[in-house]
Amino acid sequence: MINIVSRNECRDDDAKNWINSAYNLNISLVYIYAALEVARFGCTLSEVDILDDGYYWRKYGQKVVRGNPNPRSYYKCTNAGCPVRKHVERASHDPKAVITTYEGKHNHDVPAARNSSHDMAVPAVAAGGQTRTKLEESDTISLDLGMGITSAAEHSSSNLKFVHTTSTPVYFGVLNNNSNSYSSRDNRSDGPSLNRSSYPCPQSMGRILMGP
DNA sequence: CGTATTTGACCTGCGC
DNA sequence: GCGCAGGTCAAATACG
Repeated sequence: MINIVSRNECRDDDAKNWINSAYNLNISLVYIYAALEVARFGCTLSEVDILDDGYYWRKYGQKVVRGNPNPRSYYKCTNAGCPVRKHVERASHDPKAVITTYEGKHNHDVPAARNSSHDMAVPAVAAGGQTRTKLEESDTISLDLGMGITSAAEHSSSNLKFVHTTSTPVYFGVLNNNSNSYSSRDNRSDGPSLNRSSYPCPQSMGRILMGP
């Protein structure tokens, strides 16, 4: 179910394929974690909280959630009628990691003005299948991969999480193919394994080096 | 002055 | 029923 691809193959298409595989397997909820570290970039402490995913977002709230001293920010897509929202927070265990959770699908195209080559990571599903994710090439990448499956019954049509460090997009994906409305509260029923306040990463992740 | 962000209050669901 | 936690609203504020 989970494909581990070589570094050079690890692009947006792969993320999309993972997701499609999940769909094909009729898995309600697939939890994929992959954290990439790029040594040569030095991983500065920083910086960018929000992935430039090509869409315009308006912040509508911020909240400190339990188990993470870093506040979670809430954004809505500014496009009229677009129901997509996203939550952005820094991982408590790694200030360099930013977790972005997308809810819903965009009912419009990526704004042209934002459609630049500087975009880092884009949620393939959240973008309504229009994936523009681009992983940067790197000589040394380590991949932390952990996964789990749950049988959540009612969730949004797309719910995808990303973790990214400063210069490297990474996937921390939660996906499910059931339709319906984003209900953050429903997500609670996913249990602690799904990155609620208690981050699953340290416990459940095996480290896989994806070097040459 | 218009728009985006901040932030405290409020609402809702869940567990005890 | 009550308290807690997470999510959203909306007035106030900042910024261009």
